[in-house]
Amino acid sequence: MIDIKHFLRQNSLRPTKQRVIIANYLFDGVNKHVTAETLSNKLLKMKAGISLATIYNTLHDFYEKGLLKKLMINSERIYFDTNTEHHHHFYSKKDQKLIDINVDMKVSGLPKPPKNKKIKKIEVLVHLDN
Amino acid sequence: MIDIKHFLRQNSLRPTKQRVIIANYLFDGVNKHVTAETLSNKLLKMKAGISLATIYNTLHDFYEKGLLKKLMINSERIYFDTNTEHHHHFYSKKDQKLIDINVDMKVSGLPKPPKNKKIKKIEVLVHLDN
DNA sequence: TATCAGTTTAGAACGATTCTAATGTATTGA
DNA sequence: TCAATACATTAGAATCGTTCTAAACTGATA
Repeated sequence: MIDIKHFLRQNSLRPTKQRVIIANYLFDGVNKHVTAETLSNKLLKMKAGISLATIYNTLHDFYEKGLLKKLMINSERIYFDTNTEHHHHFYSKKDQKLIDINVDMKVSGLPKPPKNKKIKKIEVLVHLDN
Repeated sequence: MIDIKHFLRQNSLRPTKQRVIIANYLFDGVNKHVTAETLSNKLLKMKAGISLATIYNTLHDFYEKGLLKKLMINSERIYFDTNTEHHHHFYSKKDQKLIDINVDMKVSGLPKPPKNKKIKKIEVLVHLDN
């Protein structure tokens, strides 16, 4: 618990009760993909009475500090990824589930970007069938 | 115009006035990326008095018939692509603009999909910086 | 040309997210 | 230690893209 408080302070975030609970869950060593909704459900099960507004605020705050990555997979909701390293994903629409691809992949045959633009990052999303 | 009517009929779509106008614009030979909003703006400029509801309906109908591809780029809106071939994109968040990548690209080093799942398609999105 | 299934429409409803402004709490410095 | 204050949390309202509803309209057909 003290670790998490330090961790939050190191990232210029006040270790409030709510942030400590959420950070403890998110940064427990197991990479996770959460939405505001799935996180809210998890917290309800843990009987942490944290309002939806705080969940949104906290995800946003953690994102701002670079502790989470935002994933734009579909237009229905925003996914946050605790794995902030550059990596790719499998996505099963049916299961509404993302799986990290942590191995190095190479994209070859990429054309030049348009004039005056540079490539920021390449994102590969592998859609699964079933 | 008669072409478009045939085209719609061939795709089991009644060639109503609104659909003809929208199809004429979308399928004029130049590939396009539209959202309900950008299409609506374009139609307003053309003084075609087509309601937003019809724009949504029509995009959806065309999509159902395989005339458009849906692109999930961000959580703000749904993009439709008149290029229904398998291809990839450059994306400039700043310009809110998509550019087709029509050359063949290869992704190497892809791990096996999880058990009992197969790969449906691989989508590469190249984020541009400026 | 009457019929009717399919289409369009305005506006209501919806759902994820953000905002508001009132209340609560961690931090600080005396 | 405590008061002051800057920052956080919260319920509920607002927002915004999209979908739904149900009434009016229109293309196809016989």
